[in-house]
Amino acid sequence: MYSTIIHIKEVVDLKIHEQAWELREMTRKLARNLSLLDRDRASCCGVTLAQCHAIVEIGRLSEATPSILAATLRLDRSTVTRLTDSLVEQGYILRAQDPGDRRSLTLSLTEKGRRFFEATEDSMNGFFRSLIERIPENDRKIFLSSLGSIVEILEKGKCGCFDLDTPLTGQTEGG
Amino acid sequence: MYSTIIHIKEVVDLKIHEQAWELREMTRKLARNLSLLDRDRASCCGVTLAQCHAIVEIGRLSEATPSILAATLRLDRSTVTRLTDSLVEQGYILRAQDPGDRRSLTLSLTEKGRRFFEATEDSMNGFFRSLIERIPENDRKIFLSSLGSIVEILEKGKCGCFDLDTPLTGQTEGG
DNA sequence: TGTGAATAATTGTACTATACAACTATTGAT
DNA sequence: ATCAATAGTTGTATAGTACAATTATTCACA
Repeated sequence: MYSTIIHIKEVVDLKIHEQAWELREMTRKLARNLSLLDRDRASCCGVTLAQCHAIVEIGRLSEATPSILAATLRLDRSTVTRLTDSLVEQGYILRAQDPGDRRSLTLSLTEKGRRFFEATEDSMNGFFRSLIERIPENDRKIFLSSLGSIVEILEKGKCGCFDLDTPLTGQTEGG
Repeated sequence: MYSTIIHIKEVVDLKIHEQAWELREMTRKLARNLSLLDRDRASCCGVTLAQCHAIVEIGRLSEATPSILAATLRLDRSTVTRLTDSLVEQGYILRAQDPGDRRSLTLSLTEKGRRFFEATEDSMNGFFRSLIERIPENDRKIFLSSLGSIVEILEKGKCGCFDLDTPLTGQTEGG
């Protein structure tokens, strides 16, 4: 049925097929575990996951407005309104009017918020450090750059709906 | 203030610190993008994300019961009840009584469910294949094994609450 | 063989997370 | 001056989820 050339190609395909499967399973587990970790961490500290993400983003952004935060977290602005409502109420952030544009609000961390932010950053960084330490030093560069290229593809491809008829292959050629 | 030895150590620390940061950021992006991808894919096909996960798990498990599904998806059994309710209603799965144990239910895919499952598997596998193809062939082994060890640590460490006082370092020694 | 603990699933309730549409207030372009 | 664009809020709806209480069944064992 198949020529020898096809046959060889199929062996190669099988290998990459298995690698793709491994990647799929591992990223699935990774995502799930990170989300559980995130949830645990947030719930330990009296804030919800979404609140925690918002605090961290506000802490990182030099100028945060609800709209910028919405774009960064990829949330609807109404969602951000309610999220920041709760954070203001719980004393993590301040919401002040922008004197230059009275439509705009400026979000910033309170002292409590900053403490939370810094503790979270330290804790997360320490945790990821403990993860990277498990990878042999010589492999780290390859690992990180490979992961980086996968993330890059995912970020680029995020626009399109990934439906069953268009399996995305070859859509991310442009640099 | 610091001796030379400490100084050298700090240079090394800085490097690993940066690597840890890269890992943190990339896994964060990875998780977010995968979840967006998942959501798109599910919503394209008229099922919700949770439904999609359930269909895929039922398709993979040879014997599925609500309890097993709950354990696999790490959901509460009540959540699984409602999830399977909707899937039965939409014709993706069958829910039959186990003749051996009348407390138990057996979940299986209908023809429609199986078609969905297979299309999803093919599509996902194709997509991950397109991802793995972007990584130089010689790096794939290192990449996958590194990713594997990180996932392994995450899976092992999932029991404990990751709070701000116990940064998890050195908790995952046992093989 | 009867009883109580364990197990499987469901229902009631509540909450987080989220989006979309409609709205108000403000700014900016012409 | 007016009208489109922008920033944010509110009303409403839904997915996703958990926990506690409940029902039905099985199982261990005395």
